[in-house]
Amino acid sequence: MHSGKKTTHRSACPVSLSLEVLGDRWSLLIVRDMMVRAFRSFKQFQESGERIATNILADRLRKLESAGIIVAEGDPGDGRRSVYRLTERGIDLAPLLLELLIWGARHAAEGDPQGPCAAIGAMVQHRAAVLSEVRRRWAEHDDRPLQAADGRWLWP
Amino acid sequence: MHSGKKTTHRSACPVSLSLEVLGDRWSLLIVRDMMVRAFRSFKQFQESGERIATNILADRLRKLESAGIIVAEGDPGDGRRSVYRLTERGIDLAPLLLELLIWGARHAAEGDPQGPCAAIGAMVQHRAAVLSEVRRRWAEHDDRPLQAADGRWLWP
DNA sequence: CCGGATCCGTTTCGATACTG
DNA sequence: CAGTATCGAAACGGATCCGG
Repeated sequence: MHSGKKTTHRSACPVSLSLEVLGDRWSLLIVRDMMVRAFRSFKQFQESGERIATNILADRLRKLESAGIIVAEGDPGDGRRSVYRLTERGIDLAPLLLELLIWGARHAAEGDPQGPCAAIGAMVQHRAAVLSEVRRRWAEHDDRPLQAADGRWLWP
Repeated sequence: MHSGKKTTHRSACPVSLSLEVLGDRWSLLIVRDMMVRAFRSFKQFQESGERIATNILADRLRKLESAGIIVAEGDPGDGRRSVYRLTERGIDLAPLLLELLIWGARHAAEGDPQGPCAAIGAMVQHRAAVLSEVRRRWAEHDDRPLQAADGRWLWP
């Protein structure tokens, strides 16, 4: 160090990864469930995926909202509030999620040497198509999940 | 649920995000510093970036190694120093890191409305070029950082 | 000096119970 | 059903200590 600079915050722009919001175990999982499985309610997040505690879930939803990634709207017609939706900033996480998914599928082939998911090839090939499909559904408020009930991808 | 399946583990393959390794605040930061800034030693990680505690750093390095993302080699010629390197699995994280970087640069434009980083446009346009450059350097054991000393990207 | 390991106070997480 | 309150457990951060 050639100066006594304190560097109270983190480094400047160029290599910042903005993990203060996403660098935890649950946030990206929530975003994924909203994007891919069209989850909208507190209970859906709570039951699906991997048993997140309710207080942590509430905290993450709050943090994601204050980060501008999701919005919480009151459900019209049902006073008991809860409809969470992705903002444009949240939808912009789609490429990141897709890459994370591809990486995990490629390298977590434990006990399945010939292909962990069998859909990974399609995902890699159709990156752009998948992302534009996600965007289209989001723009049209299409609330159908991208994933079928049996757990297989509907993507091309 | 049409069956009483317990789902003891997490869901099956299709939407798994493998955040058990990467879903924390430091791991991706370490990988980024190895990939972009060509960091190799314990001390480099410790001093640069955002003051990670030594015990946490040691723990993350161990976990990244046991996840097959990095390897720790003893420095030949200097017994006391160990050298960390990305494996192929670690280099495969490059697309993910790039997307994370792009997202952060695009949406963390706090107080800089006209362009947070000014290099983001180039990054988006040259995704493929950046990734192939990273791969080329890794294959040739090129240990120069991708980032210049003044903090600006060297990427095309 | 460098790469850790260990101890300790503080923060966060996770499970469950509880409330509007 | 959507959260909040509580409490033990785990993770974190800082400092110090140790082997090479």
